[in-house]
Amino acid sequence: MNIELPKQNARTKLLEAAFSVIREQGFSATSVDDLCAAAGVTKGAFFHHFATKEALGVAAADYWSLVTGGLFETAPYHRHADAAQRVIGYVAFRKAILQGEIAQFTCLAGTMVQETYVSSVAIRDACANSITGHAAKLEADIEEAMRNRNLTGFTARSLAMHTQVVLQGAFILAKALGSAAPALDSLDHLTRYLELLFNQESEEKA
Amino acid sequence: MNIELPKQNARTKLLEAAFSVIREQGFSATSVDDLCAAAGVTKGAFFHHFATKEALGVAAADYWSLVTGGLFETAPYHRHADAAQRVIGYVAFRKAILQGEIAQFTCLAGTMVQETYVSSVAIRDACANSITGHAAKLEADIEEAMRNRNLTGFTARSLAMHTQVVLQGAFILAKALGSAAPALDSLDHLTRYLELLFNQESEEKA
DNA sequence: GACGACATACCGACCAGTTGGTATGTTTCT
DNA sequence: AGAAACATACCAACTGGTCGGTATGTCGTC
Repeated sequence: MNIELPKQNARTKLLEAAFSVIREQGFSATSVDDLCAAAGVTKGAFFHHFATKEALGVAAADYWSLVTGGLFETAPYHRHADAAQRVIGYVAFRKAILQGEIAQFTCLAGTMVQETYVSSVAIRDACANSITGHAAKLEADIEEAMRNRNLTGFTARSLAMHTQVVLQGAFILAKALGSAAPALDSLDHLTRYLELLFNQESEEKA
Repeated sequence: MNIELPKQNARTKLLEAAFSVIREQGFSATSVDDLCAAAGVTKGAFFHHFATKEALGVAAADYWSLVTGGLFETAPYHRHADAAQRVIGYVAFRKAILQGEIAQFTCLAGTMVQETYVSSVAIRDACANSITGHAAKLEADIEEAMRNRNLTGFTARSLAMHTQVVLQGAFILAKALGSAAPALDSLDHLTRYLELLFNQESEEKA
C-alpha cells in the first residue's frame, strides 16, 4: 500500500485552516482556538509555530500568495497568442472559478486587509503584496496589448489594479447578496470594458 | 447667543461613533466599550438603546443608508439634463469626496458585511439593503441613458450594481495601499467605461 | 409618582498568550 | 560505535485580562 496522506505538519494545517475559517468569519472574529480546532492541533502547536495571532495572519497572507500564484500560473488563458485575449481570458477564468460556497471563492487578502489596515501594518503589507503581486502578473500582458493598439490615456498598471478592484468589490456584493450572481455580472462588465478598450484602434487621440 | 449644539441623545451619538470606529477597526474588533468611549456615554446607555451589539450593527447600517441618502440627494450631479451625464457626474462626485483619512471616505455597509455575512443575517441584510438601495437610485438614470441610445446586452440594474462593485473594491485597495490614489485610478476606469458605453450609438448589434 | 434616559457595579464566558512538560530526532564528543 | 548534549515539534493546563451582557440605582420630566 503506497497510499499515504501527505505529511502535513501543524504549521501547514493551521495555514490551510486559516484560509477557510478567516474567509468565513473574518480575522478578528476568528480565535486561536477556532483555528486550532479547524486544523486539529493544540494551542501549544500554534504558539510553537507562530509567535502571535498577528504572525499567523502575515504567514497566511504570504502562503495565500504562494498557493494562488501556482493556481494562476498553470491556468489555460496563457495559451492565447494575442495579449488582449490573455487578459480577457484571465477574467473569464476568474468567472469560471466563482463556484460553490461564497467563502471558498473569495480572497483572503482582501478580507483580512479590511479589518487590519489600521491595527496591523504587518498584515496590511502582506495583503497589499499579495494583491499587487497578483496584479503585476497581468500587467505585462496589458502593456503588450496596449502597445499593439497604440493605447494611451492610462497606465497598464492602473488597469491591472482595476481588475483586482472589480474582483474585490464583486466579492463584497456576493457576500452581501448571498450569491455569486452579482459578481458574475460585474465581471461581464469588466470584460465588456476590456473588449471596448482593446478592439478599438486608438480612437482616443481625437 | 443662538449657537447651540444639536441635542444629540446617546443613541445618535453611539450610531455616529459607530460610523468612525467600525470603519477603522471593523465590527468584530470594535467592543461595546470602544463605542461607548467614542460616543462619550456609558455602557448602561448603550444597552438601554440597543438590545445587543448586533442590534447596534443593524441600526448603524440603517442610519448609514439614511445619512448617505441625504448626501447624494442634494449632490449637484442631478442637474445635468442628459441622463448619461448624471451617471458620469455621480462617479465624479464619488471621486471628489475621496479625501482625508481613508476610514472617513469608505463605506460602512461594505466594511461590515465582510465580517458578518455568515455570522449575522440581520446585519448582512441591512448592509445589502444599504448598497442595493443606493444603487437603485442610479438605476433610473442608467435606464434612461440606455433607452436614449438603444443600448442592449446588459441591464441597467447590473450596471448600477457594477458602479458599487468598483467603489467597494476601490476602498479595499485604498486600505491595502494606504492611499486614495488607486481608488481614484479605478474610478477613472469606470468613467471611461461609462463614456465608451454611452457615447457609441448601439454598435453592439452587429 | 411613573416612566424614560441614563449611570455604576458587576458577572460568567472567552480570549491571547504562558508555563512546564514529553517524545523524537540530530549533532557532537569520546 | 555509543553516550551525552542539544534541538524540534508538540501537548494540556493555566493565567490575567477583556468581552458582551445584566442587575440595580438615580435623576429629570410630564
